[in-house]
Amino acid sequence: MNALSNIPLVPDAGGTFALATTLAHVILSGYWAPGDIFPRELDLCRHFDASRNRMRNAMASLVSAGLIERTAGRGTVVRDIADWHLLDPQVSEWMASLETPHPQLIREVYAFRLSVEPYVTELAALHATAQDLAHLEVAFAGMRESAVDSARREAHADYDVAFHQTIYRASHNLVWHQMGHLLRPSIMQLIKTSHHQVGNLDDSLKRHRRVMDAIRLQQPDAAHEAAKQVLERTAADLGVDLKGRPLKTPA
Amino acid sequence: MNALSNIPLVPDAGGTFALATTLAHVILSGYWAPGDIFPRELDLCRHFDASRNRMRNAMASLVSAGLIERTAGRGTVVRDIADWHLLDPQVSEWMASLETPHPQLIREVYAFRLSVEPYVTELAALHATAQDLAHLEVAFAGMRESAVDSARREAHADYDVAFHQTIYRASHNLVWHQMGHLLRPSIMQLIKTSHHQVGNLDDSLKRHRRVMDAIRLQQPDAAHEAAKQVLERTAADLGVDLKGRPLKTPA
DNA sequence: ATTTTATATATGTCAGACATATTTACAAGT
DNA sequence: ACTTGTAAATATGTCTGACATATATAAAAT
Repeated sequence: MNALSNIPLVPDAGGTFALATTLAHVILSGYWAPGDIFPRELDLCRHFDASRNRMRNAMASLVSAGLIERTAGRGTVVRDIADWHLLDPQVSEWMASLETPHPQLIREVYAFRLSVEPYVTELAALHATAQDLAHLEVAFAGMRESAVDSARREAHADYDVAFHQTIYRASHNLVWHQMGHLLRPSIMQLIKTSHHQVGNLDDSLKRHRRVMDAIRLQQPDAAHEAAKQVLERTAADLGVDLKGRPLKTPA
Repeated sequence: MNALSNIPLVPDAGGTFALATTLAHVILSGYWAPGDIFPRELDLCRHFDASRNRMRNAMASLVSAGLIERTAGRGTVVRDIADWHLLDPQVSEWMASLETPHPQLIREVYAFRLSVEPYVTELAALHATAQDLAHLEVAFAGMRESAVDSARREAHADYDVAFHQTIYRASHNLVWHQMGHLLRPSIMQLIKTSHHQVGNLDDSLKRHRRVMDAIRLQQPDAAHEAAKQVLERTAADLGVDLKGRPLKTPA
């Protein structure tokens, strides 16, 4: 009975990729607490039937994600949550594909979205190009079409992510653009927890449309308000309480 | 005369680290345009007198930073600026240690700070603990002491970074906390471009003190305004024009 | 002209040996 | 006792050469 016995063994992990994902999931779900020492390289190699090379590559990506820390001679330890690179697209990817991430992570990421996304939507209303609007409409159409049958929840979520990412991109600021990666985890979490009822979806669509229209009409204040209402609805579905003061530009 | 002839050769690059930094600097400074094909692994190995192993590790960190893309058989290409992971601490580190980064990067990062930092300072005023305040005071004292002689500009910049990072940390949200890494590049750029005159520094210190006091007194609105004034002063020193609407919470 | 096949190119992976950093234990010296 | 020095054990870092796989290019067959 060692530290590895409860870790799922991936039979044919294709490439370094899946290997890193498996390890990341173990950490992100909180199986290993920060400060815990990691199993040794060679033990992990045996456990996953991987060459030392692949294992090292996998662990290297965990290092660059801030999840672990390695020092020659000492070993590998899990870093504190505060050090995890939550804004690294790779970490977002891992979180999105995780069934049950740290509740704290979901909460804090969503709190962050709540405070900034109305503002980003303002920026989009000010700077969106015709192409941005086209992308927005494609994503919205996809959301509407995939809303009817519940078999396409995956597709619906993808369109949802695309819709919001387009807004971040439409700010036409590189930093906000990068931050769009953060959206996938919380939206994916949404479809896993809440059972989208048709009535709710209809309401959600209406709110999204209001956001899109405000951006098209270049009305930042309306865009801010509309985005806020989308987020409040989502927060309700997720069971997150929004106590913080939201973010708003002066008149 | 090949693509490598103008790249600085690092005589004794200690470890994969320096190697990756050198390559990253070449890209971040815009020497290789996005879409350009990278030299081959083996050529790079010869040029830097590095083993294939170290070179691959170095390039792997560029990949995880979103700077390059590699595909077996095709080669390595530089990715578009929009794909660079500007929120990756490693990228910030590279940018901070770069003499002359892309002007666009500096501009967009600073525009981002201008829009969010007053809000983050509000959060700090609402949530800062006694420990946060202590850190803030240490950083401020360091700034003040290192302001007198111009030989300690490096130290002054470090305290400056620490001051602002403490504010992000004091928001007590993991995402904002991570974003603190973004501060170093723009602050480092500041001491490289503007020649801090003593009078200016004195004014800057006064503004920082106002921020600190507002946080201590738990006055979010005052904190917002004070932070804005710090940023406006810095923007003037940097030569950045602030046309965008800043970010503010409703009353 | 299209498809197939061969070949060159570049990155990905493997395996084994060796190098280096850290800790621990033990022993000697004061 | 306390320090200091040395040696061994442990774990990660690096080197080397060979081979695997994916992509593009060009030639050959239909």
